[in-house]
Amino acid sequence: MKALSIKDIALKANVSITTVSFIINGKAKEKSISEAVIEKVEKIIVESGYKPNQIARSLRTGNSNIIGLIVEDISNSFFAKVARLIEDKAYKHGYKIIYSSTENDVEKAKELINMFKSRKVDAYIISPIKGLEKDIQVLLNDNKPVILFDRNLPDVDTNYVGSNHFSASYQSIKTFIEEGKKNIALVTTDIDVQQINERFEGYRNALLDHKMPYKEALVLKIHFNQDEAATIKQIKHLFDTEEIDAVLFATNYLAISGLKVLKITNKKIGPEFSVIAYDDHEAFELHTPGISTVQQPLEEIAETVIKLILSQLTTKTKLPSQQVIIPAKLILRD
Amino acid sequence: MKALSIKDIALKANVSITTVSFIINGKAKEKSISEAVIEKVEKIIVESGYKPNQIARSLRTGNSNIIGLIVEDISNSFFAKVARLIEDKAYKHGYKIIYSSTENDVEKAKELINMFKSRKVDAYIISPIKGLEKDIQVLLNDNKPVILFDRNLPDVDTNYVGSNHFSASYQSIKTFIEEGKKNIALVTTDIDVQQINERFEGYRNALLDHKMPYKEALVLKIHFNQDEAATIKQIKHLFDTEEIDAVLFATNYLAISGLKVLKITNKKIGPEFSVIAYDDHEAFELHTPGISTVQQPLEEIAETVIKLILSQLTTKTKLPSQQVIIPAKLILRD
DNA sequence: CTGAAAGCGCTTACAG
DNA sequence: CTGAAAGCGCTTACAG
Repeated sequence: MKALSIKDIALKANVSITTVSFIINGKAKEKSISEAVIEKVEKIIVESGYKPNQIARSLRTGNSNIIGLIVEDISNSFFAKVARLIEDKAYKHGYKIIYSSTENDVEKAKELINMFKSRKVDAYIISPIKGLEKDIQVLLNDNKPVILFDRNLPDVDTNYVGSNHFSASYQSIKTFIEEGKKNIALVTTDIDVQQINERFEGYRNALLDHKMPYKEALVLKIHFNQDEAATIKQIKHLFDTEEIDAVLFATNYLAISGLKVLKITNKKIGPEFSVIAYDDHEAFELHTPGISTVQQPLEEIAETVIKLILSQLTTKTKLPSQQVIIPAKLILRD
Repeated sequence: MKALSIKDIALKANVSITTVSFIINGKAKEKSISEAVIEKVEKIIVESGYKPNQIARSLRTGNSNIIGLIVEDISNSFFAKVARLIEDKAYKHGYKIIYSSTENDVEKAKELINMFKSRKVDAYIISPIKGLEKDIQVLLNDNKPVILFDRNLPDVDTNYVGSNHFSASYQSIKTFIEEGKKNIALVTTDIDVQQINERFEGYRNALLDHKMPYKEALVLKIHFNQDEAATIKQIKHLFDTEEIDAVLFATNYLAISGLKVLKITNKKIGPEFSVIAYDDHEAFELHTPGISTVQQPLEEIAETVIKLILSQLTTKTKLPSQQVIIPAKLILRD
C-alpha cells in the first residue's frame, strides 16, 4: 500500500497539484483560490489521511523544521533534562529535535554535524568540545543558526547560553572558607572544555584571594569516560592520603562516585567534612545529610536557547551574536 | 556558498554522475568501473569534502538509515539510559536514531509517528501507550519493522522486548512476606499500560497466594504527570493514615518522592519498614540504608532491540513476530 | 481564479 | 567500461 502523494489528491479533487500545494501551505487566500475548491480539497485531504512527504518538501525548500541538538551524553541527567525542555518548547513552535551524544569524541562530533548537515537541519544547538571550531565556523558561514550551550568556544563568534561557572565555583569555595575549612579538595575531570576550566579557576582564585595555599595534591582530575570502579579507586586514594575537610565535585557523576566512596569507607559528611556538588541530581536531595549543590536553571537555559534559535530563524538578516549568562545558584542543604 | 552536488563532482572528474554515484555507493566493482576512474573520483571527493545529500537520497530510495525511537519521557533515567545504549549500537551499524517523548499523550504519540512516517524512518522502536494500536498496525501493514519495548500492546502482533514485570513484582512481595511483613503497600501510577498493570497483578497475586488479604487502602495510584508536591502529599497521607511495614514503589520517580516523604517525616527504613523500588537509580545505591530495587538489564534490552531491528531490516521477507522477555533482577541492598 | 513545467539532488534500469 | 534519462514528491515563478 503506497502512501498517497499530492498527485493523488489533485486527481481526486480534479484540480492541479499546484492548487493542492497552495492549500496545504496556507497560501490559498493569498493565491485567491475559491472557497469551494479549498473546501473540496481539504475534505479530501482529511478523508484520505494524506500527509505531505517531508523529505520531498525538504529537498525542494532546503529546510526541514528540524533542529539538531548535540550534547555530551544524553544519559547524563543534566543533558537529558535540558534536552527534554528544549524538545517541548521547540515542539510548540512546530520544530522537531534530533539529539545525539558526542561522548566528548571530536571525530564523532564532526560526524554528527555532518549527518545533521546532510539532513538539512535548520539550526544547531551544540554543547561543544575543542576541535570543533572549524566545523562550527562552516555552519555559520552557511548562515545556519548555531547556539552553543553549557560550554563556550572562545574562538568562535556565535551565540552562547550558559552559566557563570567561575563565580559559582568561587562562591562554593568561599562558603567553605567562611565555614573555617582549611584543606579544600577539588575533584574534576580532565576534559579541556571551558566550563570545567572555569570551575577549576574559580576554585584556585577563591583560595588565593583568601590567602590560602593552592595545593596541587588536593586537585584530582579524573579521566573522562573511564569506568566508575577506577574513579572510585582514585577518589578513595585522595581521601585516604590527604587531610581534607571539604570537597567540591565539579560534576554530578563525580559527586555520585565520591559519595559511594564515603559510603564504603564509612566516612560521614558533617562539620568535619563538607561537600558541594556541581549540577543537582535527585540523589543529592535524598542523601542523608542533604548534599549542597550548584544548580543551573535548566528551564531558563532551555527557554533562552529556543528564543535565540527562533529569532534567528525568523529574521533573514544576520543578528549579532549574543552571549547570555544565566547565574547558577548555590543551594545549601542541611 | 552552496553545497557541492554530485553534478559538481562529475564535472570536475569529467565523468557522468552515474559513475560518481556508483563509486559513492560502493558499486564501482560490480559495475566494472576502471580503477583509474575510481581513484580519480575518490580523490576529488575527499579533496572537496563532498557529502551526498541524504534528503535527495531518501526521496529516491525511500529509506533514510534513521530509526525512530519513541519513549515516554527522555528525561526519565531508565529511558535516557536505554536510548543512549540503543543509539550507540545503532550507530555502529550505520543507523542514526531520532528520539521523541510522548509524555503518555496519545495525540502527541500519534503526531510523532506521523512525523517519523513523513521523514521515512526505516524502523520504529516504541514504548507504546493504549490507543496507538491502529497507528502501529498501519506501520506494520506498510512493512516497516516495529519493535515495542518496555510495554507490550497485546492486541498488536509485533515484536516486543521487555522484562517480566509480573514475576519481578511478585518476587518482591514474596520477599517482604518471607521477612514477616504484614501490611505491604503499593505505590504505583494510574496509567493503563501493560507493564504497570503487571506490577499491580504481581503484587495482588503474591498476597493472595500467601493467604494475605488484599487491601485496597494500601494501594495508591498516583496520577501521571501531576507535579511532585501533590505526589508527596498523597504518599505522606498514605503513610500517616495506614499501618504499613513495607512498600513497593512501581517506578523509580515514585520511589524518589516516597523517600522524600520519609526524609521529611523522619521515618527510618529498617526492620520495621522495608522498601523496594522498581527500576534502579543512582539515588538508591547511595541512600542510607541502600534501597533494594528491581533492575531491568538495560544493556541486554538495548542489544535485543537492535538485533531484532537489524534482522528485519536486512531480510526482505516478513519474519514472524518475536516476544523476548528478559528477566529483571531483584537486588537486595543492606 | 488556476495550471503546466522546471528543478531540488540523488539512484538505477536501460542502452551502447 | 560508461552515460543519458526517468523519476522520487514536492514548491514556486511564470503564464494565462
